[in-house]
Amino acid sequence: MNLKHSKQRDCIMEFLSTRKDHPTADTVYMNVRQTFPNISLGTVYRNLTLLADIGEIARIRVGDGVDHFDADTSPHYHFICKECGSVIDLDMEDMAYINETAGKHFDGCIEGHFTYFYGKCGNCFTKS
Amino acid sequence: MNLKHSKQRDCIMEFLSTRKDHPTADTVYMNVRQTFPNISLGTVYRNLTLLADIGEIARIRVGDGVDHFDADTSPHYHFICKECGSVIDLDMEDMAYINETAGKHFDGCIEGHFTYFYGKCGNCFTKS
DNA sequence: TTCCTTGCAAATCGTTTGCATAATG
DNA sequence: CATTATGCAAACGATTTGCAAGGAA
Repeated sequence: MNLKHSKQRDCIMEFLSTRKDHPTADTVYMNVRQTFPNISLGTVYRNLTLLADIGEIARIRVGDGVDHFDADTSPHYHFICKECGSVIDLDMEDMAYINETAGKHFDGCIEGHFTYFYGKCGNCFTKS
Repeated sequence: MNLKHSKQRDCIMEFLSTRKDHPTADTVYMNVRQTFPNISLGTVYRNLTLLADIGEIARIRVGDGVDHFDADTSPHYHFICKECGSVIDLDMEDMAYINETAGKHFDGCIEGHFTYFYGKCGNCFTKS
């Protein structure tokens, strides 16, 4: 898998680094278009997939049917607001120990887990 | 939302109850077709969505891009095999306490969490 | 007879892919 | 020059929806 430089990819990567809100491919597309008006959605998807494959970014699936992307690849948990749908980073320790709990009565091999929390974010909570 | 009886819906519900492997809409379709050869995929989807909405069944999203369905609506965790993709029930206690952990440094309101574990199932593990 | 449900087909949504051309090393 | 990346449009898979006809209360 040989990589070549591409201004479009740089721009996508750079845009992602500026955001902490885990944008979708479409949001990336909208924003990158301000720099590259002719960039295609396909290119955005291709690069997001590529960057995720080489571990430069993380692909986040939170059950809303759309993939989100995160330039922060350090392991951390997410919170999804049921009201506004926003995806927020949680400041909490890793829970690797729950893999043990899960494996207690299981005959396979548990390698990890996906967890995300849901509820109301600070904004939506105070409004209601 | 007024419900009327439907043999197709009964059949879908009954089929789901016989299975512990969390079938997809397509699998339900394939099987229900043996009783109702003319049933349409649309009807299957409509009924699965309806049953999930009224809480008769659970819709399970495990990040493989396809929805799975479960007649067992009691809260429990799932395991997904990275090799064969099967979705397996885990025998383990509820981890409601991790909501507290997550909420410690969070200003919103955490109502719950989704967790699933991954690795190799018993079958695939012994084979490798 | 009301109105929920069906089958069918077309539509939608997010994402991927084939292809000829442009850019990179 | 050899290859990778791009833009465009068509293709894709899962799911939803509009509609006229069928079935339950």
